[in-house]
Amino acid sequence: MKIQESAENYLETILVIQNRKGQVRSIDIANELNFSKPSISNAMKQFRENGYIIVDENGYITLTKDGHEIAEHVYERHLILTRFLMQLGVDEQTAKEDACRIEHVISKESFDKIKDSYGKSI
Amino acid sequence: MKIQESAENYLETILVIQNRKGQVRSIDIANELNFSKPSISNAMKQFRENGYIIVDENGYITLTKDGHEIAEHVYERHLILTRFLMQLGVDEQTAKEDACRIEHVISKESFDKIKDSYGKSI
DNA sequence: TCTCTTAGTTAGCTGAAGCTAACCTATTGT
DNA sequence: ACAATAGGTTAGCTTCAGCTAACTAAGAGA
Repeated sequence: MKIQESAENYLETILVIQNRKGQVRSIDIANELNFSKPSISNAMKQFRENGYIIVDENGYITLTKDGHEIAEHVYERHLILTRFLMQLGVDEQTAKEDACRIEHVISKESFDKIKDSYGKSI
Repeated sequence: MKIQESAENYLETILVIQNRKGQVRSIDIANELNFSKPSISNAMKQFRENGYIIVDENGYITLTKDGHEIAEHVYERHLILTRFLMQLGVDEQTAKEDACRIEHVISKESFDKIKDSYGKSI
């Protein structure tokens, strides 16, 4: 399975909800992202089949090692890009939204340079 | 017509080719972007119908005022984002590629702040 | 108990953005 | 003159990522 941009977002969202409330179901993801239940259901089916998540008999979702790796990777980018934009004076909400879109399209090289520059200018 | 991300890219490319060789046909855009002729043909049809370009009897393409406005807007973002990334130490090729993807998803606010920060740190 | 609500799934649709195959037309070269 | 090439178009396919409608199953409350 090639991880698409949308899939990265789903995995990241699972991680975020997990951290926030300790447990994650499909419906939580749907609410978080304002997507329909079937959209999430389809995505979770893919994730299950490709070993990115495990779903227990009550519908609670856990990231596997592979899933967690991707989720953390995306989440780190999200955080750093958000902070970076805020440091330039962008308001938090906009920074978060932009970070969420940029995190999927930026190269490792550019991200690393941004990360470096952020560290240096604190 | 709502301008999609891909349409922004096409308009920008028309502007770039125009500046570089003084004239633009569909085939030039196809070669520049490595897309098929029909993909460009379809896009140009849309642009014609929506008043973003004019095509003469020989197939030469000119941006209308509306088309030019969008193209310049995107191109400016492209340039500034490229320079910005290069200033952080990203190599030119990667900077250009990333800029091309980021230019379509970044908000005006974030872009303006990046533009400001670039000016200040020269 | 019986009904309502909640969560999830399945089937099938839509629109965006690319593609190939096949075609037309005009120009060019032998 | 005629074949080849170049540029453009049309038709129809594919994948991605969302959607609605309609269903099932489980649990909660009157």
